[in-house]
Amino acid sequence: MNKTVTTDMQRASQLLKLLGDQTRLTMMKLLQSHDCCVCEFVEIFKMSQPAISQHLRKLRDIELVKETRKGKWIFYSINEDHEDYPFIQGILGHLPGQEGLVTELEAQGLRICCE
Amino acid sequence: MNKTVTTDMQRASQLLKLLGDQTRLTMMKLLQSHDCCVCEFVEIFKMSQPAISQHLRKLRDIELVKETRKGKWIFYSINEDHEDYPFIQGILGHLPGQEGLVTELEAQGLRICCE
DNA sequence: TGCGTATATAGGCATATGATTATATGATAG
DNA sequence: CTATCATATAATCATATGCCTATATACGCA
Repeated sequence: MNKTVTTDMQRASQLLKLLGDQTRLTMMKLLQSHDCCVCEFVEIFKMSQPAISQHLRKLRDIELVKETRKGKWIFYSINEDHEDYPFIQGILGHLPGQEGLVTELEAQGLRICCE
Repeated sequence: MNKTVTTDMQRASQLLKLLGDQTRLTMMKLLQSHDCCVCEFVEIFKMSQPAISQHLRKLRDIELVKETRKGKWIFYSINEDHEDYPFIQGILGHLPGQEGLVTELEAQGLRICCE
């Protein structure tokens, strides 16, 4: 009963802690509109590739995101099947869109396009 | 425009970081149903009084909670006027009620009643 | 096969966090 | 005014976090 609404406090606080980092939060919001690969994040956040990888790992460890290889790149996307996705979605819904970051990338010709 | 929905990313991630701690998250959820004083939190969380004070301070610093003195005690309550309260409320709404913690306190006769 | 590119992991370091104990503050009751 | 009780702050410490550089892995392609 009440399956849709309840998350236990420990899980919830762990999720919030992960989202409580500007880089990861922005990643999640961004992933809601486009899948991205690691090197795109590196450009967007002006951060070393290992730093990006480590943020993604944390998101992946609790299965908030999943990865898909496309050619040379690994694309990350939101795992909409996550048990707590409605919770996450509620949070992300209050945030301003981050599409501008991708637009900027495109302007610099750095957007990765496969196939 | 879009005043209701948008919180900037930095503020949002700071809020989420604060809520990304089980003690503080539980405090906030609890405060939605009852105001509490510091000594009640000490009992509920089985934690030292300074530890509780410091958590409350963090919540107070960004004005998520406010304090009111009642006799010897200082009661904390949610600041529903906070600009981001709708955001917070959305989050807390997904969490299981924590009234049980207060019920337990009452059972032990430790609930503070003023006036 | 072997090279280059994309990503992941390891190790190290500076800073942040959350707890504790000791002490200070501040209101109330006598 | 003083003693007491509730709460806040300070100092300290162990652990967690987030970044970097160096290195490993893994796939794609000549």
